[in-house]
Amino acid sequence: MLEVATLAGVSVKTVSNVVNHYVHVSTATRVRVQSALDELGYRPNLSARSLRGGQSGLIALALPELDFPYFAELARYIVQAAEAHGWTVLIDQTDGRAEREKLVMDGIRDQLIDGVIFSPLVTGARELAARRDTTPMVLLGERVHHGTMDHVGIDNVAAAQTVVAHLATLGHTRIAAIGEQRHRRGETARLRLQGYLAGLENAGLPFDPTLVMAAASYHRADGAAAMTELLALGDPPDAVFCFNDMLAIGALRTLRDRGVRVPEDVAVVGFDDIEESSYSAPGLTTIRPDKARIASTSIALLAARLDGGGGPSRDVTERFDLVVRRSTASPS
Amino acid sequence: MLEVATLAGVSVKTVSNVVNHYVHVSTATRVRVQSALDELGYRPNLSARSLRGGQSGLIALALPELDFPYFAELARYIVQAAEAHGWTVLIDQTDGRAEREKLVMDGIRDQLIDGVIFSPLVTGARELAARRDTTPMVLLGERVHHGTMDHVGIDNVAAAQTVVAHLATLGHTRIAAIGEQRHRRGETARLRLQGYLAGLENAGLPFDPTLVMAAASYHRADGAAAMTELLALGDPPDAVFCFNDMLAIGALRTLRDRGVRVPEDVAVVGFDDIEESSYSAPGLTTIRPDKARIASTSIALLAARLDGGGGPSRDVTERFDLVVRRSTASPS
DNA sequence: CTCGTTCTTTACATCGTTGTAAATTGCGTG
DNA sequence: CACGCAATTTACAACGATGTAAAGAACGAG
Repeated sequence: MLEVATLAGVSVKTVSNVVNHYVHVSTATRVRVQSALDELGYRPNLSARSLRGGQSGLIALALPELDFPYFAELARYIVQAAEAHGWTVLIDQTDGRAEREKLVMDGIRDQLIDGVIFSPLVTGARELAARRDTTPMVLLGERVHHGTMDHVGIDNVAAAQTVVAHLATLGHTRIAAIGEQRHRRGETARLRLQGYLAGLENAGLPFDPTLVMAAASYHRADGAAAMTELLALGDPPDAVFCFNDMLAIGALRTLRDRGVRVPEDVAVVGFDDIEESSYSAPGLTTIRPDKARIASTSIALLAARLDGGGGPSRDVTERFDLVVRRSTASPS
Repeated sequence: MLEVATLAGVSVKTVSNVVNHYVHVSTATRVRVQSALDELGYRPNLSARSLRGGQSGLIALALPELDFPYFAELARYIVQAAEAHGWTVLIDQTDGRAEREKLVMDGIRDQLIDGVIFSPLVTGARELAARRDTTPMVLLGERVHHGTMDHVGIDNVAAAQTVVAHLATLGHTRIAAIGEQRHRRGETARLRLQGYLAGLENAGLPFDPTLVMAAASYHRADGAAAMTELLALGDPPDAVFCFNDMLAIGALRTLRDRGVRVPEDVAVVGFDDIEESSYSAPGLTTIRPDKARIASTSIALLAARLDGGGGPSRDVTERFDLVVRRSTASPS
């Protein structure tokens, strides 16, 4: 900036004024400075701006796994929504490891980041409540914390109930569930299981604990393994509700390998509506959370905090839809 | 830092020395300063560090699309490799738009970023050569530019030849290709097509232009559409080489819907080996680039540049493998 | 011609950190 | 007890930008 000032024959502050479109700069000076800027190819130093002004234009998005299609799709929407605010998104992959998530809580890139959108996997209410870092944070996923942070999610219980109601209406009576998690802290599994149970009750169906399969994580391989176990049961299910699409795709794979027909012999439902699910064999019936809205709401909440907004924490529940594809039908 | 210094009764510089593990600090002072640091919960300001020292610990990864599984998987490896260097990765999604890619070339977050790993889609040799920004950059994908920037990729021509050789060995004679791009500048399509042609020639198979289908982009829907057109031919192919796995998965979907058996009636091959391809129906034969090595090499090249390495640009070609799954077999 | 007003431009300090070089302390030696 | 040397600590400046406040310029009115 000093070089530009020298070339234009003005002070650095005047250059700064031109760069920042300050009103009271004579047209003559403005033109002279501008051409000096262009000639030297001036680029502002963001570190300096950030140091001086306190804002960097950077927000962090902390997710468990980038190659988890649901998160990849969500990340895309968030990057787009952030762009509209002139923010750049720094993506942090936690791998669902407690130590990485703790790092996110404590501030990944301290005072370089204006705000954080965080999708916790193992971090619980206690850790969230104990957070000391003051960077504005918006939480995604299940609402584990009823405290000071903003939160965006969907009604998991209602969604799971919707799935079971759909299957029950079609005439299924032995509806299995894949995705229970006994040892993890994640609330997702608990809420979806709760909705599953409520759905059975609403439909007047008995609850059979042997039909609930645990999943160590929510990858395709876990779904395939769980489905194998279900098929080994003396009295196998006629429908399976998988707690996410990846599990369901794994389950479909197992069924295909075993020659079990979907949906004739077993109906399958997923959760998330990743793009892959509309190309699976057969197309997967699933719950579609409104990812675009989840993204834009998260950004809007963060923007409100950054614009000096204090106030109580806000909790937004976005809509979801049941997308019916070929993987569900009445039992034959 | 000033507060810490006051509390510990030393100068700011001594605090800085403790924070940076400078050797010549007496144990007594070190302990005193450390407890002051802990008590006040001191966190260094990265903007200031970056301003002063010139390095931010941030590198950018510019990719076309995050929800493209190949890029999501690659991003994951890169984030992991970067972590080992203590770098945080800032992910920039270009959507393959020229204007976004230009922004990457000109410096996304100027002087805040130590280096860039860039996977261009539409940026050509000319633009790359005209780059003025001096941030170290490593290019991924096809080598469009033979100039000053480091590059990591695989041998696309050889890989495509391998695919065609595999199909020809199985006994296929009418091998189609999906993924040609006439209007885009992307080199990927051109190189893979070149390998396809070379493969046909090696196998002594005639080249039939009607078997080469263009794809506007490389999404599942494009593959499905192209496959539909191929099936409408008077003399349809007995094998299809798709230039990436997403196209192949779309093609599989069309074939399934039309009741065409894979691999009995038509064999299908993809490119990239995304995880989804081992769960498709049937499992997809594909080319597996060594993503982990591409990632670690990119990071290593960047590290070399940042450690003051000038010198000529380096071009690294990583290995690939042909993964044979159920989607290919001898024609029945 | 002087004064007040508005418009432009500028000097200075500051954000938090760290390199440089100088000041201070401590200690062993002659 | 003075001296030299090493260990320890410090003051100062600088990284690049911008808010504050004040200085300088221009202009019309009396």
